[in-house]
Amino acid sequence: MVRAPFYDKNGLKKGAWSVEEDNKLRSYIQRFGHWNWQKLPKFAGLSRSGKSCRLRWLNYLQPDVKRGNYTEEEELMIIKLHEELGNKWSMIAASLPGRSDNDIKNHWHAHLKKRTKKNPTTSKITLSSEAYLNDADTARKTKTDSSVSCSPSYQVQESSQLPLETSSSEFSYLSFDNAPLSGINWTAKDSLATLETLEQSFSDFWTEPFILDNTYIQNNYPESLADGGFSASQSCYHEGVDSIYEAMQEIENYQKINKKDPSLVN
DNA sequence: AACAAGTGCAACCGCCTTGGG
DNA sequence: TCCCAAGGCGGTTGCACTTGT
Repeated sequence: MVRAPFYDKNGLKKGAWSVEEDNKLRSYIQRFGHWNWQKLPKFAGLSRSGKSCRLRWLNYLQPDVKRGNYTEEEELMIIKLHEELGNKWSMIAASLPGRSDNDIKNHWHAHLKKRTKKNPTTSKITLSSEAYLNDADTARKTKTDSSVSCSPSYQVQESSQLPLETSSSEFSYLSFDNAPLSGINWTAKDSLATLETLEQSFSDFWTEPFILDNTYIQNNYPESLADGGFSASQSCYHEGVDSIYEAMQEIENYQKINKKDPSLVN
């Protein structure tokens, strides 16, 4: 079904992803978010390009991603949106929670294109779904970063489909660029946070310690690193991505040491 | 049973956009 | 204003699987 794995001239792995690679990428993003796709593979211990990691995450590993089994309603929505927007798959995907643009694109070429040719009136059927967004711009904004799940629709999905292993962490699906908004309750009902809420959230972000879930420590990283590097280190967070990068390097160094001699760690 | 053609979909490629210096 | 890096998008490809002959 997929391309056989191979290494290109730069030593980057291409082709099908192994279960081990999936696990590495998933667990890394769930812990740290995707603060930089280019650097992420290195820190996650993957011999993949950043683009490849991003694609794999968005199309396959995201916790709320749905696969196959398109409902009639979904198909009608795709047809209708395609009629309006053309091949703007990302915009179409923004109106279909849990569906990736790639998946929709494939489904279109495999099934719906033929169907619309056979029955061009299909798309005239009125859609009952309230989820349908007329405003394409709004739809796009909704998906600004589908992996982050700040959009109301994604939030709803997650609440019912979160894997157990990840439910313990508020931080799990947040990338750093969205972390400041994590205090906002992005529900479908009140996606329009009030100014006060926003202000409060930003205020909290700058004043509250950066908290990671306990899986970090459980994985035998030294508490001192976990605490000093992230949990209790406001300064680290304040200094932005550079500090995060440095912290990541610290972790990486630690991982190397840990691999060589696990007994060094308590 | 064997082969060919068709299908589905994960993944890659290259271009475009955006933001920062 | 220009340049560059990174992210994002749409088109295309490769290949396992299914179906037809």
